[in-house]
Amino acid sequence: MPPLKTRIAATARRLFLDQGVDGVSMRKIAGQVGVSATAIYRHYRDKDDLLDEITEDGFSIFRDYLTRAVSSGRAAERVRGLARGYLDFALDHPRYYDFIFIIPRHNVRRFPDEMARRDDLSFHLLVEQVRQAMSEGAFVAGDPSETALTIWAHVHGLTSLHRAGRFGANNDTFRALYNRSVERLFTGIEVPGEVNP
Amino acid sequence: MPPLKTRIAATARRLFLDQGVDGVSMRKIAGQVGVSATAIYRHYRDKDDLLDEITEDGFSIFRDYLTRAVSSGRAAERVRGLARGYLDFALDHPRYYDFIFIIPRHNVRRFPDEMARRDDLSFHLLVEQVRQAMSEGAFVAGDPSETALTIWAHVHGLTSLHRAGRFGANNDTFRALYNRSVERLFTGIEVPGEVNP
DNA sequence: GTCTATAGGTGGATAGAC
DNA sequence: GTCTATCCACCTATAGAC
Repeated sequence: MPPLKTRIAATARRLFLDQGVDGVSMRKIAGQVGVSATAIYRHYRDKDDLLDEITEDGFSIFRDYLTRAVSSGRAAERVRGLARGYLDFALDHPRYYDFIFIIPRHNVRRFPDEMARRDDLSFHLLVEQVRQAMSEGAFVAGDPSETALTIWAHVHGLTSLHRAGRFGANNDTFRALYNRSVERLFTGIEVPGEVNP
Repeated sequence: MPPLKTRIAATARRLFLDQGVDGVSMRKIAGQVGVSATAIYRHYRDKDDLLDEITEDGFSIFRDYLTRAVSSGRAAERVRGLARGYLDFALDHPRYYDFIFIIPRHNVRRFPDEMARRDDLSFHLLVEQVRQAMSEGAFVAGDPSETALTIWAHVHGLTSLHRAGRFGANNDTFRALYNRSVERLFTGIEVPGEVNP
């Protein structure tokens, strides 16, 4: 039998994955572990302390998805890979996605300074691929973190609408829609105008 | 003194605007109106019935913003106007914005069929401007509702990130960022490639 | 470290008297 | 129509015994 703290954490995570963050309560955890609710407080200062672990799990999985997605090809292809990785994470781990990206949190990192820091691997990764794509001449020149923000906002907008049920329950249908929308972002929706004086 | 139902509705709305939807409870409303909590049930079937009114208020204000924003110029300009109107609504009425677009709701309209219906004025308005812009040759030809979705997802992504505190509290800074990002969506972020066989 | 007992709080909703 | 009295279902967290 693993230590109690481990069992508490595992039970909290299972409750979270089954029912979302609102389904996590000290009483439920205690009931399923088979101890009294107060016993948890010997191992965690309070509920936030417990949820922080879940948050870290989520970010860790998210980073894995992005890191894997960025492996190959030219910079522009790697950016497309990151967009796919973002979606894959959301479809494979919807509870974590909701918790990290939709449900309001305290202490969010702010654009651009706090997010461009080297230790925020996820956004930093995107910015660096965008910078690379710009220097290869594949992307329109500009501020890499602003263009990265545009991409991030776009994939976040699409994905959060999907999570809100706007596209029905079929993930494959949504994936195709998502990819087409990302391509439209890449190529633009407006026909380039005549050069007007 | 207005009828009790009117006072209940007004108090509920004020609580909602002050504290968000979580700040609305039957007890609080009753306390502020000066009646018992149970009295409310003579006028509203249950709490959802009350919140439906607030939802309707929000949509009504939202429609006003879009209708006003779409008035003038060529179709592409009107689409830009709609993007601005969306942002203006979110900045002027953040509680309604959160309630309508971020907090999960039941019975959302789905893309594309339910949303393209003539009576969903807001999305329909956008689709029609996009269709017009395409037929003027200003927008890249395609399915108008898909391009409209791309625009909607983009402005929603940016705005919901702002509402989550990702850009700090300064609305003017965000507005400038938002406009630049929308322009990048219009023109595309990728340099048009050589025509490859 | 874990327990019982308890404090102290939120909330929605109903029965039946007036 | 409105009240009081209640029921019910939750929740976080602490004190102090063992």
